[in-house]
Amino acid sequence: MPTSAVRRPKTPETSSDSETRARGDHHDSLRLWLRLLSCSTLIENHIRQSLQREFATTLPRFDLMAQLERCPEGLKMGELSKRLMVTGGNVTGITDLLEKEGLVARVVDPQDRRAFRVKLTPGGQRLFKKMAAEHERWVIDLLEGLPAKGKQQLAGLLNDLKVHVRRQTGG
Amino acid sequence: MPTSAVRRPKTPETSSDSETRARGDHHDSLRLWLRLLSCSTLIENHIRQSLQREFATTLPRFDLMAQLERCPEGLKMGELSKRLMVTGGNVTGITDLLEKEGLVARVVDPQDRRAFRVKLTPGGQRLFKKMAAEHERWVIDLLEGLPAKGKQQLAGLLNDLKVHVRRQTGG
DNA sequence: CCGATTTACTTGACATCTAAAATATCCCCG
DNA sequence: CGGGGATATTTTAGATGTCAAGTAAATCGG
Repeated sequence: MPTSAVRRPKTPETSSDSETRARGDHHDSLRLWLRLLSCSTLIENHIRQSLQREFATTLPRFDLMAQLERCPEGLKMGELSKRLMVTGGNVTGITDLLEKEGLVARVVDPQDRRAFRVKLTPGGQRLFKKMAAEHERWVIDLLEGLPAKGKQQLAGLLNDLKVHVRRQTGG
Repeated sequence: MPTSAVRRPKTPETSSDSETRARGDHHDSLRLWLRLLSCSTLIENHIRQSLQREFATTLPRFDLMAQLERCPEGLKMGELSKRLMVTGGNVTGITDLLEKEGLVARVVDPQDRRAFRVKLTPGGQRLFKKMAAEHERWVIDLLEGLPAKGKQQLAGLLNDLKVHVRRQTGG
């Protein structure tokens, strides 16, 4: 970092009175959000179709199982709701279906009779392992060909964004 | 660009046989997707709640109207489906509701009696203008405080990603 | 001109999702 | 102990989403 010299940017900020800078920044924010949403929707649709085609299942079911796989001791409904960023009622419905299919089980929590601990059944674990491997491949293949540096940069910036938005919305 | 000297990176790539590099890149891809989805969901939920609170409406309705506002001559159902990246049946349902509320109108296409041209009604235009201004403010406020340079960089990288994914999935 | 195919949209069955109200249990404080 | 608020989950109503099948009009090939 320079210790004494006056900063003389080599590329002067073109016409940067505070108003145009603000307007530009505002425009950037909106564009950023729209692009983020586009990318997310495109990838999500691709993965959803793959899950449907290969495993006759859906993204929310997969996501719920993915959370459980990382917590062999099980997760409470509310914890799932927070992690999946969906409402509790929604978690109830998906859990019901997965339970009917024998992939997860509700285990009563002896400490708190209001709560359950939702766990993957052995069958659920087996199935999830297969799906997760395929899922990873779909994502890798989809992003194949993008420069590795760009991906790392993007992941870093998205992390900043996530932290910022969580703070901003009280997460 | 160096013309003769052997490149001696100051920060050597740590343990970069092709296998670990590939694994790292794969890990990057998955992480990238998960972060992208997180950010998208966080922001989407925030905007959805704001729309509900301030205008008693929903994101899909807003999105559909936003597409129409940019096309005063109207859009066909199929065109809306493509732009919103949802199925045709879905567009039918949302259009039905907006039509019932008097915000959009189906106009028969004289060239093609199978097709409609969906347009904003004057009332729809008026309402949308108000909602769009608020919507923009929500996004701006949400991203306020992030470095402008980061936003621009992020928007650029997301554009690359969008183009790449569209190509990859045949868009 | 006519049958086959394609295109534009709707419908129906069902899965996701939200917001809000209802239930049931926990926990604290008097 | 016993009420009252907080917490964990479900339920309900309604909107959004997919997929697959259905309808109707356009288009193509003979």
